[in-house]
Amino acid sequence: MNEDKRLPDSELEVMLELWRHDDAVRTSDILASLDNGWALATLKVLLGRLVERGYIECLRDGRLMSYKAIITEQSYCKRETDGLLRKYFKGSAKSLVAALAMDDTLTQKDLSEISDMLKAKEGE
Amino acid sequence: MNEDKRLPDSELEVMLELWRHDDAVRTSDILASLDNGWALATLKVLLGRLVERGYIECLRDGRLMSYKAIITEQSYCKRETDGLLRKYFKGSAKSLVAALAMDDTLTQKDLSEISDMLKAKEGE
DNA sequence: TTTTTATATTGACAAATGTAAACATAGATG
DNA sequence: CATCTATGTTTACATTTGTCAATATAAAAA
Repeated sequence: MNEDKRLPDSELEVMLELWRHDDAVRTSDILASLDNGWALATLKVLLGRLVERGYIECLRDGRLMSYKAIITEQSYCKRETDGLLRKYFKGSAKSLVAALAMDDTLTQKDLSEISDMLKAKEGE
Repeated sequence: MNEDKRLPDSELEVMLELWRHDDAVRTSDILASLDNGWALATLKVLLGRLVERGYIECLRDGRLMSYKAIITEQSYCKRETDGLLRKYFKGSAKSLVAALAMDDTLTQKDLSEISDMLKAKEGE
């Protein structure tokens, strides 16, 4: 059904907006939220392409329409994360985290917080 | 000079191969290593595009040529990682790591090892 | 009900990407 | 030397992506 290829940037922008809502969103609201200079027609084309790809569905409400994500952010995000891991870190999450730590994107404090969180999860 | 846009998949494949070497690599060696079904001409076109983008340089050795990365894997990888962080984790590395931990891509053991590594770094 | 205003739909087109055939040529081989 | 072979170079073309203008229409406003 849906492919595992990465979305083009413009379509991803639309998805990111849809993912901010649980319910379906009106075309005009999407356009307003994105607030990049897109013409309405541009957005509609992208929405159409996303429907074709099976990423979103289109709901009619009279003559207006709204759109709702089918592919979850979670799953797409995981695909992207795994891809990054595979490509640049030989698939090792540890390497990625180490890199983040080395360039101070991630602090010691962050790490210990996560560690605590993990312990809590184990204990559950 | 060079843009901060992501490379197309095909060109990235070539870069990933070049990054595996410190020195310049012969066209034929690249082709052999990639070992996807590309025609030589295909590879050459991609190499040409990468040269234009300023990602690699072309060295002549007689009539043969070899190519060498100019943009480092480090810098490109950082761009990509930051992009992922920004797009799916509100820029928070901690969120990313938490997600990795939650889906067991990252273990408690990994975390403590990284933590140790960090402490060592601080002490230096 | 006439006009205006949103929205939707379609067709178009340039640029980027993926992929290779065709042609040219310098070395290797017979 | 004549031919073969690997490599380089050029041109080409289908597809995908980015972006709209133009057009049609329903709903709202005058």
